[in-house]
Amino acid sequence: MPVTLKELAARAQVHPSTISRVANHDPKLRIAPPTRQRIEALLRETEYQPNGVARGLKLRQTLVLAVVIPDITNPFFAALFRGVEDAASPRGYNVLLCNTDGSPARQRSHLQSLHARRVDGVIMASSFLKDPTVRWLRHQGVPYVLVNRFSDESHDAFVGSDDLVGGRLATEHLAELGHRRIGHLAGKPTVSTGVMRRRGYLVALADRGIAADPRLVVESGYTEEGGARAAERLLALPNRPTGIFAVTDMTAVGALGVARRMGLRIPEDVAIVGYNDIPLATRIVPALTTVHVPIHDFGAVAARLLLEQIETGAPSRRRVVFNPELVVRGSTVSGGDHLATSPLTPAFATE
Amino acid sequence: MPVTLKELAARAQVHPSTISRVANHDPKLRIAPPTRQRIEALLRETEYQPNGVARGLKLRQTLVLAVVIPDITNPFFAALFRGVEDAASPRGYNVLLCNTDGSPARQRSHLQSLHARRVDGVIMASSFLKDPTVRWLRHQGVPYVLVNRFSDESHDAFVGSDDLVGGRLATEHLAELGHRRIGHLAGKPTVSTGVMRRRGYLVALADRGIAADPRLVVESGYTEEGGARAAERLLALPNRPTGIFAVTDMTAVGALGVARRMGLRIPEDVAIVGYNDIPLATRIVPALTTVHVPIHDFGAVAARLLLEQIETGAPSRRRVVFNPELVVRGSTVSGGDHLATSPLTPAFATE
DNA sequence: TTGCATTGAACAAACGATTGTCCTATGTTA
DNA sequence: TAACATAGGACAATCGTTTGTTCAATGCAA
Repeated sequence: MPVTLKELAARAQVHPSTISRVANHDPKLRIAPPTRQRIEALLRETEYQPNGVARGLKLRQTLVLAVVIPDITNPFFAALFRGVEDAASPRGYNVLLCNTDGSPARQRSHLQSLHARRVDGVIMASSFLKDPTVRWLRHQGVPYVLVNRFSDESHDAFVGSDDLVGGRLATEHLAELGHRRIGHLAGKPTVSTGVMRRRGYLVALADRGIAADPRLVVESGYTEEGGARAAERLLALPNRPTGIFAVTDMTAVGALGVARRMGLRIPEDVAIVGYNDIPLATRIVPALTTVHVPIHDFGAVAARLLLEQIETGAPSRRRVVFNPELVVRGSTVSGGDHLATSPLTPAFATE
Repeated sequence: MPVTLKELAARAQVHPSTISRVANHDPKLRIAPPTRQRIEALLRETEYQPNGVARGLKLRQTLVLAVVIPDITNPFFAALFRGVEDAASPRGYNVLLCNTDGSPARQRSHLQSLHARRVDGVIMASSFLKDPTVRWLRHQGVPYVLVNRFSDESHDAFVGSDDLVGGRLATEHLAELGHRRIGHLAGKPTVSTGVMRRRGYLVALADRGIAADPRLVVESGYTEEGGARAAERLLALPNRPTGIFAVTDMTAVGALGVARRMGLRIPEDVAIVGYNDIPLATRIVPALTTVHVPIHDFGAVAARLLLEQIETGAPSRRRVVFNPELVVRGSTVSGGDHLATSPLTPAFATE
């Protein structure tokens, strides 16, 4: 239905290639001024836009990126996606969004589909430590960047935060507040954020001379429901923890709800720390003490790394690691909610 | 880099068209069993996947849809998107996501880009009452469905809720609670949800014999910040309202924050009703009384309407309108938070 | 007037796949 | 044995662009 080069060529009485060259402002095109006028007028009149599919076939680039995440409904990934689009859109790229719900099978099928469509690159925020699909991407030569979670292949471009440091910050904060029994709603052992934050938690305990109690670490996954279930187990313990470090804000929110339903006061009876500092963290009551990371920048920087790879044509192994920062709010310090909207010092990146 | 038909043809000593037919399970293909075996083995061995771009060019379908929204960071649109993807993905479609931030210019440029890429259809959740880009889509023959907001063209497929009824439900609820001064944080006059919900608000007031006070209606837009600013004006009034109907949950959340900062108790000093029932509504304190609409279904149904258009090749004018339902929670009824997680009766659809 | 550079555009070959048509061996029937 | 149907694939056009190459006409210098 839309106008094609051939049709325009017929109307302008020239060859399609000539129209193409005019439309693309070919610098080394020699053309008679009247002819150029005629063609340019026609282009404007018809609002000609080259068929992106044909163009993609010929040029071998689709100007489409893809973002693969567990679930856009999670505010963390929504912010991440905005970062990607904000960086990619001005450069002429459109962005596909794929939700995996954490299922490796869905991830794999999405990636195959994306590759078949010849997307120019993939930003993956749902990778596992051992992840065949990451290897597959690499093997297929698809440009990609991992975000937030890294993978065992130390071969890939990555942007995220130092989760070990973040886990330590969160746990040390609780320790400094005097907590001795500190629980951890842990991520999965198959995911880098899970193992690193847990490791940070253990390191912090060791540093403070607090004996690690295995019963205080409960795997929660990354959803609110998971957080709620895990928190129930933790808080039902005979000698329950007085402080909890949750692997993400969403799990912290789940835990907070459970604590409230159990009639526990926060932070007096149980203090809770999250991770990521999603917008929701300051909207709940009490506001959530959490480890701040620049989510939007995760996406934006990932997009830039990806475009860099695409433009140079060479896979990159650059790692951009942001320093996480603790943000203290009412879920650990009573009356701390006045800090909820305090300005944050910007996190800074280390190459 | 990936294998092509031509390469496979060379390896199998047959013509590319033969491979294509085998790969596509052409039913009226006559082929010698040994040849078929050979080709099928090759296909499996190489994990051949046809180049989607070339396929798209030839077949004139890209198997890509696009969703155009103001901002994915808003939980309403995140849930909507999930609905779309959940319906489209099993049918082999991938989905592009475009954020407009409510800017007509960005909307226009996104749509042009999408059309140039020959997406198979567009789901638009950011349309205005008078919207040239909707007309343009129509004129270009691009299959599309409007979601949540309708447009003046009564020519287009639409799925959403009955905003007039919803606005009435919200306002009547406040009136029944005894409120006489009921404020409205209004949407924009350029957006259908804005005018319809405001109209519902006015109808409800009239029904109850409450005189409408123009000063009690303040335009807030649809963001949390807008809601906060508008609520500040409303609550600073000499004779401030005791009840507020906010055009969306996000603006209600903004208003709630402001009220709290002003030291007002909710719902005792001011009761607040939102619209949409986003997940956030039950996570804040007090939980938000709101008008429930099936957000995920909005997306899923829109996707189905769109695919229907694509498959039949004919534009549709079907309108699916869900009945909104009031959900009472703590922001209007003290102690109402126990209702926060109460099961909802399912909304039902009317053609 | 011949020879040679330029100009201004047309030609044509891709990019990969799909699909209607055509061709050549067989095998079958009369 | 001649005529013919059928099986098994090859051919070729097409989708809409891009881009290297070719080519005729014009201009200028010798």
